[in-house]
Amino acid sequence: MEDYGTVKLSRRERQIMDIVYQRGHVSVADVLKDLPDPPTYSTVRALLRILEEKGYLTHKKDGKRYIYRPTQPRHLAGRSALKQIFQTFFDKSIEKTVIALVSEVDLSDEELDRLSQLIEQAKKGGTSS
Amino acid sequence: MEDYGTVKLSRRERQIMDIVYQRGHVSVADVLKDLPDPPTYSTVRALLRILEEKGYLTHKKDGKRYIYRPTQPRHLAGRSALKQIFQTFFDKSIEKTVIALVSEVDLSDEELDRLSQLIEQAKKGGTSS
DNA sequence: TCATAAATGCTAAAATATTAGCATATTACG
DNA sequence: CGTAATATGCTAATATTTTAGCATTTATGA
Repeated sequence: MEDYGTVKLSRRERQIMDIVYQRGHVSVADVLKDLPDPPTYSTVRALLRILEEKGYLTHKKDGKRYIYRPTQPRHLAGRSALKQIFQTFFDKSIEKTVIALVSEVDLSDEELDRLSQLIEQAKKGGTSS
Repeated sequence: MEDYGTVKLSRRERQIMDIVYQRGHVSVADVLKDLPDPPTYSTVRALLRILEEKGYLTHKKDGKRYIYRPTQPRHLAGRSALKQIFQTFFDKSIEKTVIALVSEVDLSDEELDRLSQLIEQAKKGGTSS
């Protein structure tokens, strides 16, 4: 599956994919609720259909509605989105990216401890140097 | 300045903004080199002009060429891009995001040490809990 | 069952984005 | 100088995206 962040998808299509990944799965009404400058119901349906044609979504029936889900698992899509950001804005530096992340919110001591543990684990398990 | 990740910008416009942030500043030829499925020179010029009209870029002359730069500083654009990712794919969890980041590349012990220090500093300096 | 509400299927119009091309300006250099 | 090479300015054609609207289907419950 192609990275949807930068290539292939139009503005509305991307907005919709973001909503789908945020919610996990969506109905037409859900998307309509979350879209900025929301268009009509018809429009959203058309876009979801197109995204399915392109292979980014699947749907199944739930009663009389369709429920749409991403075809690519969230964590994979997240990874490639993250990679994109980190290459574009942070000189491919994990450190710079983490700095930006932790300065984004105030973390509790507990959260910081868990992060430390995380890094310790990486030290043990890592394959490099 | 509006977040350019999800709203307002078309596919090509976003691709170009990514290139601008990666390179810091660009000529038309630079953009042309980096664009996937590159269009013509004319096209790139038009898009850069439009991005400038919309307020995302400025240009100045360098000899006979124009050099374009983003109006919003890179670190700010990066922060909001990161925020977007982290909300969309990682349940607004810094931890999950950092996990994804460190699993993206193999970090050296040295880098891991620096990250540990980073977190220690956050522990001392943080305002929460 | 049958009427109603709420969904989808489809098609084509409207709006926007993308592109090409010709005219003009600017630099470099013999 | 003056000519070639390499830029930009502008405008209009083309392609794609986005949208609306009408026809049809499906579930629901009186």
